[in-house]
Amino acid sequence: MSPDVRERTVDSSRSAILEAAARCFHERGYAATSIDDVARALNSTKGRIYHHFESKADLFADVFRTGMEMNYAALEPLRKLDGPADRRWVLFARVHVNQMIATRAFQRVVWMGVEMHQTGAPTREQTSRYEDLIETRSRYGDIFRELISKARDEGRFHFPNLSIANQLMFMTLNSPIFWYSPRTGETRADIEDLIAQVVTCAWRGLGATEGLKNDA
Amino acid sequence: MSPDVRERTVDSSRSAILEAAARCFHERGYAATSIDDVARALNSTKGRIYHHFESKADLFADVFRTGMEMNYAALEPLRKLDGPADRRWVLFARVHVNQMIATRAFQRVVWMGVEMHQTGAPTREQTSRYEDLIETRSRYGDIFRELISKARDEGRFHFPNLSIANQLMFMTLNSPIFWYSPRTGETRADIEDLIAQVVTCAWRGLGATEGLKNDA
DNA sequence: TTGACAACATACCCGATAGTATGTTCATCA
DNA sequence: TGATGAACATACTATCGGGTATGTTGTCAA
Repeated sequence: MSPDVRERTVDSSRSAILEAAARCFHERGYAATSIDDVARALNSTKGRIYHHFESKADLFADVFRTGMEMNYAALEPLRKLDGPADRRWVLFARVHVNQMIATRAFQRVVWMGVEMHQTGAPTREQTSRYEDLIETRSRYGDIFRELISKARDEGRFHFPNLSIANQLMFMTLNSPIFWYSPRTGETRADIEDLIAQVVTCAWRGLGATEGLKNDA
Repeated sequence: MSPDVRERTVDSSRSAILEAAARCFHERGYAATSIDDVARALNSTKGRIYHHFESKADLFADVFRTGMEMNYAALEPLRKLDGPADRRWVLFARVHVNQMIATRAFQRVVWMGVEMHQTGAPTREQTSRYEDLIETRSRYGDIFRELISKARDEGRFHFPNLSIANQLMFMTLNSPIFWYSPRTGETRADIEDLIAQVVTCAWRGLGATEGLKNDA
């Protein structure tokens, strides 16, 4: 096996572990998920996981990081666009909600990671590296925060408090991670419809005066 | 000690346990909270808790139940009112959001309970009793669901899908359990302002055409 | 061909924790 | 006043799960 093929193999094994871990953390939460659970989900054993990850907290942190990287990557193509902030917001919001649905196990872990940090629960291991993750997540949130702030300045959104409006907006946009679950026979159009409803709800909640058009 | 006084003492001891348990579950989650944690929060020991509750799952279920009873009790005075559904919705929503803030530890446990039921995590003990709790929670949700359905029929709200609208609305109204935390020097007026912003956001999200007035 | 190492599996250790069994104290009541 | 039981505290058990130490297998490089 050539070195690069081996590297791809290692990466794919790591990815498989990350995905299984995301599913397990998603379904049972951090504390209730054992490393053996993740191993079982892989038809494998602990040894494999501890060969790739230092600890349970480390595995969780990597799922967290992977989830956020997916979000940044999805948003990246839109970063260079310009135009009215509220129009850009719509594009960003659609991509974000789509991410919440398409990668919801990872996104739920991101949510849990933020929550655990707020309450101080993540067993305090390597706090510095964890702080980085929180910081990264916070910068992701700022992308939207700045957009709605600008849109308010431009007279397109109307809300009294930026922080609260941002919180409420994210609650709406993130909400599919809690209640969405794929239906049998579900088409891409069904999902697009779902996304549209969520984005419209957030759009209205932000105090947009105009209606939401469905063009790009 | 007379029997009725003793009964009050027992009840107050039970309540103290429930409140401590709510705080602990709120801060660390179900799995990460040990009975010893709850006992420590009470300056007490396990013995006291197991004297009043059969198991950890039973304690959790009782916190769950208590949280919901608080909500029903808070809404009760409004049940007899009538008038346009959207006007009634505002009153209900305000009370609900106030509950989320005032009793957020309990409400967070309610949230966790619903979540755990969805993923099937609550260790499957006495599932029937747990189903009752979920059923009760569901009926509470229906109160709002019927209100917004009626308000839509009356042409006051505008949304394509009732279930999704209900989900999104509850996400907004419940959101303070995730991000609210009391500030030093916070007045009742500050909280009222917070409530107003949350309710307004949900109101707009439901597609209300009119603005929200601040009268009762 | 063989040594080395990656990628696991297996076996084991130990601390944490749910639950139990057994005190202990104090009020009430016969 | 002595017995009884509620309301706890204390001491203990058993299991589960994070982490480690040690095998095992296949691959590659020399």
